[in-house]
Amino acid sequence: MDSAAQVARARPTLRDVAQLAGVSPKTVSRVVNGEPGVSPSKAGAVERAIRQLEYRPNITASSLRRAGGRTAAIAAVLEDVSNPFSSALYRALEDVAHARDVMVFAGSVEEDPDRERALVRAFAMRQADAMLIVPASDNQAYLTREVVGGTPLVFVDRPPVGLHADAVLVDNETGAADAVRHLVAHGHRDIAYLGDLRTIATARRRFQGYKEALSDHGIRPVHVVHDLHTSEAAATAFGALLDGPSAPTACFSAQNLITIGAIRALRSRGLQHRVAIAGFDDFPLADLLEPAVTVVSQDPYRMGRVAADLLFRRLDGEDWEPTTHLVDTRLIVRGSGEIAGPGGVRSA
Amino acid sequence: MDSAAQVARARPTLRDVAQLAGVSPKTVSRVVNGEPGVSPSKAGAVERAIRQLEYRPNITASSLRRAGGRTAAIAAVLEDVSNPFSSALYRALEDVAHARDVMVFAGSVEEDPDRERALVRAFAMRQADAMLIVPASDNQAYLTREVVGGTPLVFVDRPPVGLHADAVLVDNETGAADAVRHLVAHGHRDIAYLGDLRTIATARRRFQGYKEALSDHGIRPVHVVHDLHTSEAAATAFGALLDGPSAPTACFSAQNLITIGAIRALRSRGLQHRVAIAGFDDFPLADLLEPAVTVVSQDPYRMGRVAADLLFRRLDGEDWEPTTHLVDTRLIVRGSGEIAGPGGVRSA
DNA sequence: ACACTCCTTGACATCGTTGTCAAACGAGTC
DNA sequence: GACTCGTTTGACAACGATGTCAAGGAGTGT
Repeated sequence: MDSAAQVARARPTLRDVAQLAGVSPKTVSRVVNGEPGVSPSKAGAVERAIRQLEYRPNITASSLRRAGGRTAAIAAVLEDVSNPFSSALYRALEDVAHARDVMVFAGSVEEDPDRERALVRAFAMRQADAMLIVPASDNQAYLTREVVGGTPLVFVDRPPVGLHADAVLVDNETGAADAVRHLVAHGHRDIAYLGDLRTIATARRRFQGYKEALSDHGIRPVHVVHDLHTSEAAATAFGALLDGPSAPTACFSAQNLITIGAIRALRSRGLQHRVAIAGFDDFPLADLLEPAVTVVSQDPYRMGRVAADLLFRRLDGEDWEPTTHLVDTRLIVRGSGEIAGPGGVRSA
Repeated sequence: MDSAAQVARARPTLRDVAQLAGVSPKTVSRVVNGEPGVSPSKAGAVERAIRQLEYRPNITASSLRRAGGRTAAIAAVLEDVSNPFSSALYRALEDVAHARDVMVFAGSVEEDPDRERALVRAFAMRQADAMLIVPASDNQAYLTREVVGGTPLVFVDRPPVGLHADAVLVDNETGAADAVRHLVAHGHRDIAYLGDLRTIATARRRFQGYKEALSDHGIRPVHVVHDLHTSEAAATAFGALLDGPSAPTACFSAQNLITIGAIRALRSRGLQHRVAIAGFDDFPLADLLEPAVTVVSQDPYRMGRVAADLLFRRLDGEDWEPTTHLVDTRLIVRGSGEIAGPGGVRSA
């Protein structure tokens, strides 16, 4: 094989570089990996050959032989990559990984525990260096195998069950209680609860926060709907409450898609300025709606950053007892949560 | 190494399975890959050993040795993985890939041509089987190398320049012209144009469509602003037009983030029911705004599906002259584009 | 000149798996 | 029994790159 043919080779290998530079493959490897112990003249010849051939290292081959077997790729097991929370997590992970020349894979679980397991397996078969997991399953003891194998894991949004692992969570109870207390402070006593699937840990905690805030004011929950998972379901369920014999004067919606559905139900009845609503989690354009929507907001980008930092610290060899990091929520007052209720406004 | 120690081994290899089953590694490989020519008794022993050891094939090792070197991973070079258009593309790619046990990597380019090239290189070093590219660069001739190397490519949203490759595009000119004609039909003559970076091919085409629609009615463009890339920039620029000596009665906004900025400018001046607006591309909750926003909508999920199908057909060995697929836009009438202009409503 | 030390270099095995090809075995036929 | 054919099996090299370790050369000191 002559020099012209080497130039034309679609995927030049490290051996091709070695041949062109007149050195051994190991010397090329030393240059590529920045190892000391290569003479300047040989290093120069290698670098010229790399440029001429446009050699690109093959990371899959390198990872197989290299100590530690790193693939420079990490994985995210997300709820649905196209929803804003998931895509913000993805972007945060990507930004931290990019600074370390690490790429990110992701897959969408759609609340299916079997899909979660299959994704973890698929990523492990591709030797992902670490994984961020938004779990759908109710027990993650099956992941012990990854932990034992040395793959760092971090759970986001929902805590791990049956496994000792790092987690980045939002204080769902406090956030929910804050929203409900805000509605109470604006005179509401009959505050409906619209919640997500009870199988989801975060939904259960938000319901807990709702109940606690009501209880603090001696209020009993009357209108409670669980297991809503889409905007459409929420619109239908809330519509039924609004059309019923004793409609609530306010609503705490425990998830942003559900908030959107509840708003549609209010608007379709012309009640958007009459019934107060506060939602858990923000969503794009909430401030442009009429009335603008009061929410308790979480910050998925920041959660993703915290999670990525944990993964990379573990990949860097740091070792510590698995810990849970709580990221604060923030009440954003915009209008929908301040519509006065029959009890009048009182100090929060 | 005895059987108990094998069970405890974090990453059992195909050799471990072979040893436990009492066969050669090649026989295990035959069973794992569904190759014929293994006796039922040996296949059974292999399957039992696989279950006992929880053996998972190592795809990086397999891809290195296997004919064709497939990694069962494809890559998406997107504008910003956290924006809805990009994340819908990703999700579409993922859904098609999932059916074929192929995983997806992505990276965000943020309109930076250098970042685009770096991402392509990073994916190639990881042996991505194929790539979907939303290009930021103004010339993609550098990708000839991937094409020659046999990696299928498909361009989405913006056509390839300097390279012959498949593309999935929206008919930006027709879509823009439709929106503008709609505004004209509602009596508007002074229709502002708010557009994205002129370096972006789709922005240029939408401007072309805007001009053509005006020209069809003998209207000259008066208020034209290019190179807006954020909501904030759009709000500022449109605000200046609205506050100026001769404000436009309507606006064609050529990108959804820009539409959102324009709406903020209108609302902050109480003009949202006075000045008509039609935007290019839909966004979540456009129908819940006041007035609800008239848009020309594209369908990124469908674009992603079409692109994924093309990639997988090429990966399956099909060969055809690179083609461009146009996905239609759709005018969605909601209110903001129907505010009457000084010329009265006339038939479209 | 000889011995010792340090630096550079390259031979060769390795990583986990698959492709190639030959050997062994069993069944059927003459 | 000898021969042929088909099936099963496994030895071994290969993939692209890195880890290990020994050899060779240059420089220094006695």
